[in-house]
Amino acid sequence: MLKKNNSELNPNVSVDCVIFGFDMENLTVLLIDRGENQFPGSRMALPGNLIYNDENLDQAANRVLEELTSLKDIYLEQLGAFGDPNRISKESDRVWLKSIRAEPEARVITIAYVSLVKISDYIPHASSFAQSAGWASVNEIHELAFDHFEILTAAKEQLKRKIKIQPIGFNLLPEKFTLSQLHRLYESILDKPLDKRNFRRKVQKLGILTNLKEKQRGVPHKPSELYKFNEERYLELSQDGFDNFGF
Amino acid sequence: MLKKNNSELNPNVSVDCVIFGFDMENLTVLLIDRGENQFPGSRMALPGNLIYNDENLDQAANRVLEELTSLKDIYLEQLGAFGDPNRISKESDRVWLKSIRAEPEARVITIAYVSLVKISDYIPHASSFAQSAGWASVNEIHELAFDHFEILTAAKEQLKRKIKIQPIGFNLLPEKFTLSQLHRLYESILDKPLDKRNFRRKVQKLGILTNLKEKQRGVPHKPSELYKFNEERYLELSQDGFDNFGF
DNA sequence: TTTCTAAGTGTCATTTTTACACTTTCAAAT
DNA sequence: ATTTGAAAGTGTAAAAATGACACTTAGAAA
Repeated sequence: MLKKNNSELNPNVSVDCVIFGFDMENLTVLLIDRGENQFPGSRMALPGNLIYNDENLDQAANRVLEELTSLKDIYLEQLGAFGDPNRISKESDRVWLKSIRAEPEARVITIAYVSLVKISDYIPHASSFAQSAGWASVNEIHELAFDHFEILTAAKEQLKRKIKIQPIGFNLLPEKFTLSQLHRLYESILDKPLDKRNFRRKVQKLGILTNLKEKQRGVPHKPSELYKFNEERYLELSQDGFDNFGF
Repeated sequence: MLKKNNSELNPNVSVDCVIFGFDMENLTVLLIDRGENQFPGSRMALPGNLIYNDENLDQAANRVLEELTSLKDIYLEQLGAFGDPNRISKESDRVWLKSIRAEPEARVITIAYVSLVKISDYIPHASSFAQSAGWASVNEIHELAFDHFEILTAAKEQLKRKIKIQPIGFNLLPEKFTLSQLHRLYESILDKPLDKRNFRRKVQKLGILTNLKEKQRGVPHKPSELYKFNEERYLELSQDGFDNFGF
């Protein structure tokens, strides 16, 4: 009977992280670059790696994310498991795995995690096998390593569903933000235009916003009022959810 | 470089199935009984087992479900991964694993699947290590093997969320059903009373029901009209979802 | 024929949704 | 100083959806 050393890497299970950001124009996602010797289209990958046997999945996701991008203390939520036996079928991926894995041919199931962060709060620095790490507009991504494009697509869909029942959009904005920025964020996540006045009415009714009585400065048009969100009400809605943010 | 035989069992990854049914009174779930020599509270378990390296996760869930309960060709949807390193901490579970697994101490991550079935369409027959298989009311379950109670709880919550945006409830009812049965089903899933008239109005507006112009027979009260659901409209709503079934 | 049981039905007041266009404020350019 | 460009901000009316609420009906059994 084999007694495993439990701080070994588990060759069969990995985690991958879909970290969304918002650059005030577009929804973005954090990718690592595996370097020049990859095929151009699949150089980029979600940050991810094998788990250790003595850590739980959430811990693994946080560890791996920090190791590859230096981002730490981020709330990650599980998206699901991806485990097609052919997920490692691209030749470029197989070559790459040989260079970093002890068992490059092993069947790997990956557990995907999703998070939303304020771009300005975290500056990604690549390390480990990531040659660089940075934000890419999700709409401009058409290919990724392994099955990461499929994972990203699932993450986008989950985000669309969630934003209608939880106030998660706020995690992507800086402390102080304008209603127009929030509006643009919702439009880019839901990928459709939303009526300005109706959007504002709905958001205001959630009671989640505090008007800072402070204006934007230096913009070449009527300056916007700045808002922050009301933490108490935010937590309340995060837990209870709401049924009525359906556009 | 170890080349794995890919039709081997993977010692680190399992699937577990949460199969919901409805007995016209309560929401039920399909459990297997691991037999008398287990501690009473945790004799019962969700049907689940290790995956093979050459099957994908969906296939594995279907195979395992059929092997343990004889149910086949069921649409299973992934719930998520459960992988606490301590999920095998109950002594009774460890003892049991020694009797059925080649590597009983291995770290196992399980991928949970959920399905909704018409109880009348499937008659579970236990096999493999399941000594029996049958339906139990979800409200009467307070303990299960491993982390299966936690998985069941997550499945119930997902079901509550989903039933508001997809017409899934119909999968649990027989071909012909009454509006009262549908009403009771929704109440038992959402776990709260719903106004009869408002419920009927909403369901009718979905346009998913076809009145069969046929009445219940032999009931000691006014017989109900029977309905089936309109497959075309059902598929439409399954894909598109709806925002407005919020009670 | 009476009794029991669940089925089935409508309205009104309130809230929510949708569609839609003009005025305001600032910076920059002239 | 005035004009221009650009996004911010604001209200209303019609239509639809929601929530609360109580009595009549059809059949089986006694």
